[in-house]
Amino acid sequence: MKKPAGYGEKRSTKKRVGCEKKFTNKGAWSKQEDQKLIDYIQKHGEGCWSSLPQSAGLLRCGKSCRLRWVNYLKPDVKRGNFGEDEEDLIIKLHALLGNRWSLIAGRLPGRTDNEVKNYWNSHLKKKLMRMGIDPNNHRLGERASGTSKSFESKDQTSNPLISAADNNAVLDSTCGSASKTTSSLPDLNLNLNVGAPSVDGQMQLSEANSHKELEPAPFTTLLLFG
DNA sequence: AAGTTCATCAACCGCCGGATG
DNA sequence: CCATCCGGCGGTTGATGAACT
Repeated sequence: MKKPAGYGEKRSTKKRVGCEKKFTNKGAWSKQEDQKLIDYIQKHGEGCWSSLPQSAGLLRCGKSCRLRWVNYLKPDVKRGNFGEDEEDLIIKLHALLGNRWSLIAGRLPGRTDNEVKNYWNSHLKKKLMRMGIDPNNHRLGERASGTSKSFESKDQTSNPLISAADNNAVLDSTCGSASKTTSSLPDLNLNLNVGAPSVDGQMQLSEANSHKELEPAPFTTLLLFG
C-alpha cells in the first residue's frame, strides 16, 4: 500500500534521547526542511554531517540529516516497488550475508539499506515462510520462530552453519574477525554470479568475506532461487 | 458506518569502529 | 594507550492507511 505524499507529517515525537537537545526538531521532515537540506548538499556536497544542520539552518541532528538524505532525498534513490529480479537478488544476498543490509543494498543500485531492510521484513520474510523456508537461515522445512517482529537473527547460534562449524569461534569475542570468519564459514566458493547490476556484475568474495562477523550462507534459498 | 487489526515504512535509537588529538 | 568525535549500521518503533469484521 502506497502512502500519499506527505505521509507521516504529523508523526509526533516519542522518547527522544541520542541527538543533542539543541536539535529540537524531530519526527517527519517538512518540505521546507527537505529543501534546505537539498540546497545545502547541492552547494557543498555530502559530508560533515555533524556541522551540516547548523550550516544549513536545520534544527536537526547530523545523523537525522544524513538519514534523510541517504534514504529519501538523494537524487539516485530509486523509489517504488521492487522488481522480481531485485527480490531474488535480495534473498540470495541475504542467504550469503545475513542482515548486512548496507552490503545488500550496495548491490542494488538506487536502493537503500533501510528500504531493503523494510522490504525484507514486510515482504520477503513472509514470502520465504510461505515457501516453507526459514528466513533466518534459509533452510527448507524449518519453522520460523516468533512473529514478524521478533525473529531477526540476533541469535547467531540459530544459524546451523555457525553452530555446527565452531561455536567457540563465534562466541569467543576475543577472536579476530579473520579467524572467526574462516572458522565459521565453509568454503562457499563464492564467485557469486548472481546477476547483480553492480559495476562488475559480480559479488566479490573478498568483499563479502572481509566483512567482520560475516554470517555464513545457508544454501536452501540459493538452490531454490538459483 | 464504526471499530479493530494488519501492513507498511520513515525515522528513531544505541552501538560500534575508525580517525584524530 | 586513552578519550573523544563522527559516520555508519542494524534493530526497533509508531503513525498511518488499508483491509477486515
